[in-house]
Amino acid sequence: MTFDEAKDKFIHTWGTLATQWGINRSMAQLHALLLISPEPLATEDVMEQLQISRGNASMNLRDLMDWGLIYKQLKPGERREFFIAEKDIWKVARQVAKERRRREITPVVEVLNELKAIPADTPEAAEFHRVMEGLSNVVGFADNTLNAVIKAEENWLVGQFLKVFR
Amino acid sequence: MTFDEAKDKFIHTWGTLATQWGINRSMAQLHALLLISPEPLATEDVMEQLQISRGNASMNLRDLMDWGLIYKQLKPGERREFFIAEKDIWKVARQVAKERRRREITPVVEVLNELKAIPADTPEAAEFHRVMEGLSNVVGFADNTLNAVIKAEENWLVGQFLKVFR
DNA sequence: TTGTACTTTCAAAATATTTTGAAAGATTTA
DNA sequence: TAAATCTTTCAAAATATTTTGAAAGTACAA
Repeated sequence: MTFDEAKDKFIHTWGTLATQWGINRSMAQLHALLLISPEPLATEDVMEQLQISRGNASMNLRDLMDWGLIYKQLKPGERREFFIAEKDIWKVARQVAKERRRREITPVVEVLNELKAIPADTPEAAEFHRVMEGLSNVVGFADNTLNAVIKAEENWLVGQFLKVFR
Repeated sequence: MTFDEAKDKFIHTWGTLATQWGINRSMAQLHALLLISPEPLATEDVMEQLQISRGNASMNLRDLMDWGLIYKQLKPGERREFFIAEKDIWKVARQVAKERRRREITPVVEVLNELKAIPADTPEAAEFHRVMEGLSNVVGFADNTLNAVIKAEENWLVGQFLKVFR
């Protein structure tokens, strides 16, 4: 496999994978492209390399900035904006954990707390209550795990990795 | 909030959430409905309660069985099939972790291993190699975490939960 | 064997998401 | 101020996913 093939394969794989995670292909491919680029890229560059429209590039670059995964970079004497990805992969992981926690876990915790309060006064309601309690525990576990990742230092994570990996 | 409202809210919330996770609404709602139902339900029951078509119900019930989240149950003297959800929520979590690992992590690990082998003989290739190594580590961490959940006993998980939760 | 009661399949329709591209909006330069 | 260069917006088009429902399939009973 040549380097260019590897690059294409990475960008393509990341894009395919993303859809399973509810992220659209363009956003994932933009992130992949910027991740492996040693130099900042301008909008035109990414449009050409990924063959996507200006609007698409603009919107998804903004979303990536919202996620804290890429940054704008201004070059002296250059009018246009360049983009560069966060290259510390553990920081990327922490950032993703943080966002997913905020967007996905927190709202569920709130709904579950509300639903746990329903009185268990019939067999059906009792079952409902049991399920809500159980889900609260599992979601609590997920929440704590994400929190640990978010707060952890890189070394701790690598340690955990090696510990379980043996 | 009445019990029926709570039930609707749960089914609806679960369905909305699922789309963020790349699971379709019907499948998530079917799972939610069966989770809180103390009795096994027949296809007609779920069709009516969720207002979905027969084909939709049939396909998504099968998918849920593939995920190991629900079971077919035959009632003596009854011709039609009934469905019941796995009620042990920790077992559900382990099952989901197992499936996601198989479907999402394993393929990435393979691609990353392949791409790590590309020689780092230019600045661009060196950067590429660094990123692949970094991603390997993070994906390895995710893989190990999922593995721990998959293999862990309920008690261990609850322990972890309480430990971090303080 | 035929009829009945179910389940599954799958092409077409409905719906949801993503992408495009041209127009409007900024910001700097002349 | 006007022109040039770049970015953002958003309605419409393209694409992808989900859902429907009727037909085909299956299995049991008479």
